[in-house]
Amino acid sequence: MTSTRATLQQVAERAGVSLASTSRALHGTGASKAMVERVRAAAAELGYSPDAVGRSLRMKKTFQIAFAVADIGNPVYVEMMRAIHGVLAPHGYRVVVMTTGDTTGSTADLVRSLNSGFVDGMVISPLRTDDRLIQEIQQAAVPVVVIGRALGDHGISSVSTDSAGGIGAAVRHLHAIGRRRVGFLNGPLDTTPGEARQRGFDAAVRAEGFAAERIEVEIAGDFTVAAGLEAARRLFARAPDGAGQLDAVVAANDLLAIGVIHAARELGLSVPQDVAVTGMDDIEIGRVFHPSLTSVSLGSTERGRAAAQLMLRLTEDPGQQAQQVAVGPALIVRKSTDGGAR
Amino acid sequence: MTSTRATLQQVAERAGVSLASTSRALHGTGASKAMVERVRAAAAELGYSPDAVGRSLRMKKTFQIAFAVADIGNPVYVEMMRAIHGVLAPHGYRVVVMTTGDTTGSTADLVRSLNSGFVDGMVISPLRTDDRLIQEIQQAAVPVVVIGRALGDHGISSVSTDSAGGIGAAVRHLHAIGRRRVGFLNGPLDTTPGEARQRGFDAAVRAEGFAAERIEVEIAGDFTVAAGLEAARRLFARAPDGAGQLDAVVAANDLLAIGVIHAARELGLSVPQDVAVTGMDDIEIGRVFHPSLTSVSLGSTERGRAAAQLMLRLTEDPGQQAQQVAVGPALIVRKSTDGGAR
DNA sequence: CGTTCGGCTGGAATCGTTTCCAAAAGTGTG
DNA sequence: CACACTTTTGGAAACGATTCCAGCCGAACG
Repeated sequence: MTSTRATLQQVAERAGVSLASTSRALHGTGASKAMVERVRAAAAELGYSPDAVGRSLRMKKTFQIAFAVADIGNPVYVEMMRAIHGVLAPHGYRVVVMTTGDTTGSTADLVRSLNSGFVDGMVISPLRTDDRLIQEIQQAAVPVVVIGRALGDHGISSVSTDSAGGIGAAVRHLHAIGRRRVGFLNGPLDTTPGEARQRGFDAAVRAEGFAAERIEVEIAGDFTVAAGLEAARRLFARAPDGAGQLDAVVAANDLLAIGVIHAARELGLSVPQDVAVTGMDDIEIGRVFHPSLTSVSLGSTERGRAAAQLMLRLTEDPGQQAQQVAVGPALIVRKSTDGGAR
Repeated sequence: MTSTRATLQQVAERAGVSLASTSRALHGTGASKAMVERVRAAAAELGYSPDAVGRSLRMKKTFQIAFAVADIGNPVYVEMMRAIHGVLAPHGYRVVVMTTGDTTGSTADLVRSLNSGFVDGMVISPLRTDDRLIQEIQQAAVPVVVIGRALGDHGISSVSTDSAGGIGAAVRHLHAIGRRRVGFLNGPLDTTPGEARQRGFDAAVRAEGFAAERIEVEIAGDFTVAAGLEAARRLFARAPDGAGQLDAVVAANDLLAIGVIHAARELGLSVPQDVAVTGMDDIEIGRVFHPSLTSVSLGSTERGRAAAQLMLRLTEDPGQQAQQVAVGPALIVRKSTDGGAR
């Protein structure tokens, strides 16, 4: 542990010049060749490095961006974080990770805490979005970018995706490979993704040309593997009402899908032969899972990157208008639905 | 976007009292009942919330702790981060995530950057530890806690585990279930975990009472699934030199183990019947993987928590001596080795 | 040679907070 | 009523940096 860090004042004294000149010399703005050299030398001797806090106070800029999510355990958020970090770090920003509980109230509180000015902006991916949260975002002292729901109507910058359409693609895929008894395992309906995916599913199965022998819907407590396993057991346990056992399950995300596959195995059902399973989010582990997981990619990396770029623009020019970015879904077929014709 | 945030000065004027009194009133220290009430009211009317930067400058404390890892994509680090966050957040600390590349040089640079004083401390889990890094840590301006290697000799606080012993437990387990042709898939040997695990493996197979027909070692490029898959292919491809095909593989971590299982499947080998596989770290996905993964837990959560608690102690009393914590490994047997007698 | 202009430099203000110190106000006792 | 003593209050000084502003100097030009 060194005695104490060197301050600009000390560098100035050592170089025998004024504080102002020292600052300028180190920034290379409007200082003579000789001055720069002299100050650089003094700074090097003292091992000076500028204090981030002092600089932040004066410049009214912290070079920190917050990334807030309900649960950092979800690989989707980790992917987003990597992407965000990848965009921001080269511009000199640090990323502060914040975990909101999954209640909308605590999320709103978190947004409110932005008023204490410890970051220059916040990227947030809330599970639920209510009026209070929207209002807090609108009143926030720093730019906020939302990943999830499109909030352009409220003058909020957001990066959205068409998860409803994505679920539709999954449903059509299953139909195309001949599955007719399809279950849908969704997460809580009062969440943004839960609501959208339900809408997508309902629309798809009601669409023209969709022939079904059986449709079942089950809701998991949250978007985790454990909740998915539990809910999937219930789903499979439903007594076939005349029609046969389900031959396909659409899961609202990959973690739930993994739970579904687990539950299927418990019952001796093989995937994809007996039951085809689709997930959503295209998390990395799905690719190496057995069977590898058919999934609808919502471009987590792309969304994270887009959000970070939006943020960059907003922090550099705070007068900027709110902007919207939409990332399209893409179905990626793998083994969990690719059993050929039965 | 509100016009501009209220400052303490403005609250003071509104309440008609001095700046000093205002500050005291809001902290509840040495202010009269009436004063507190008056100031509170003014603050509420203005929607005042204290500026984190101003406060940091004055108090020489940022209430931020950095967590630095090579790659946040590894679930182990995510688990640690959750644990660290869980300990620190209740004490009012924010967690800043930093990604070092996996080179030791950039890690040292990161530690050096602590001199700019944007955090009160740093928890770091470096893949490699060389002299320069150790030196930077020793000279760092704020407390540093290392998760990984025990560095008590260098006067550095660290949380370590016995991964060598953990590998030993895995090897003994495989031996106990009758496997005699065992492969070891390790990560780079110049990393801290790579070196320790190699040592553990070598010691275990040389131990008294260990009977082997065949031993093979292969090194993956890094600790990821992709690298594991590739290296595992090489491992399995080695021509059996008289002895039969491998019937067990010890992987240096769970991601590599997943790669091994994948490679085995490609060859039509079934796990665990043909090849038993063990991993290390006990990541969450291993529990729901198929087959579920036998793994040596190194207590990621526990280590993260311990590191955070150490950090807490160090920041609150900087004169504190460096401390060491060791977390023991624990073998958790699941299906990937539990095929019964063949 | 005097003037103007441009580039460098140093003094001082500023960002928002906490806290030291001295002064003022209140309290109780002799 | 004076005194000692304890709260309570306000002024001012930090913390470490950037930047406005005015002054200084030398060069160029008429």
